Amino acid sequence: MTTPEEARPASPEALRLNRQVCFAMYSASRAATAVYRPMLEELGLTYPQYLAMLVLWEAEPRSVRELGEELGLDSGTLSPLLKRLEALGLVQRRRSAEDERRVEIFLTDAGAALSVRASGIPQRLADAAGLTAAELDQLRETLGRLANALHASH
Amino acid sequence: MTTPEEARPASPEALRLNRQVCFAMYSASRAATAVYRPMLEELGLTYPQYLAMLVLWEAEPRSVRELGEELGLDSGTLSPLLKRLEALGLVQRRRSAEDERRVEIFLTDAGAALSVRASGIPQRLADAAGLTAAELDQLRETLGRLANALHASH
DNA sequence: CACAATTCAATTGTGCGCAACTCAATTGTC
DNA sequence: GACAATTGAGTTGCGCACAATTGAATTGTG
Repeated sequence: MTTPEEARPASPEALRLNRQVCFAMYSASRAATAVYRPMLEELGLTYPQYLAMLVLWEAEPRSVRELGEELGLDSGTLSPLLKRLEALGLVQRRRSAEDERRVEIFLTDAGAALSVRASGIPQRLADAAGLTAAELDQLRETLGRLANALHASH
Repeated sequence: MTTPEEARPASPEALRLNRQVCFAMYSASRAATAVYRPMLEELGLTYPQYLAMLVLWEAEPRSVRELGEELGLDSGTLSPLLKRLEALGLVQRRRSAEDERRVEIFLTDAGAALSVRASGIPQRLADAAGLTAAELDQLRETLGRLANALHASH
């Protein structure tokens, strides 16, 4: 079924896990959300829910489509997520009067107020990151260019 | 319920989505797996399944625990994933004789052979990334340090 | 040896992500 | 104004991630 380990050629260098940038992103991203988790738990939010709230704290109301464009998520992900935020009393979903296809997402008072409690979180993450501000800036810039190139490639 | 947009203070700079490195990682990581998806579809694999195969192509057999350490995944994720790989005929799961708690994952001939078809994928990703080799190297190194620091922080 | 503590894999339950699809509302074209 | 095409949101189904739990096997300690 399988040949002895010594008898097979070694895995090509390109296929070595620790050489792959994509695994480094996948892994670091999960590590970051793991650090977020206990902080967000105090707010009753998951990381994707926190991201949606970040967008709404910048400007509201936003339609599901607009949220989707900001976050790169589709309605299949956002519809149930926003329903959960509504069940938490943080947002309100309302059909647009001008275009009845659209559903506008409004912050409730509780949802708007939550930004105060969330305001310390980014700094706590930056502290846990163990990188200099310059390194974080450069990382963000490189990741942004990478994401753009990857999106453009298909 | 909500005050008019103009009447509320602007979202603090720290809470702006596009300033957050974590969102850049989350976003770029999903963009990368989106580029992987059609390539891996030809192999019948998802991205996490591909990662598990990468580890096994380096050395096998590996226990579920060893795979979990390499990938940073627990048995709750790996057990069903490995069952799907077994259903695809790519691996075989077998209780260890020395330690009956352990389940050893062996490559089948088909699983070992698949590495040949997978060997071109990393280069295709690197091409789509639009970054220089030096930038990719540095990105991988920075992400590695970041993940280590984040893991250490809790 | 006894037996408490630990380890390992599996299972259950929840919440993404995303493809594929449905359905209603709107827009474009004649 | 008719009607085909498009758009926006929702649903279903599948595969992760991850917390929490279970149960069997092993290890450590007296």
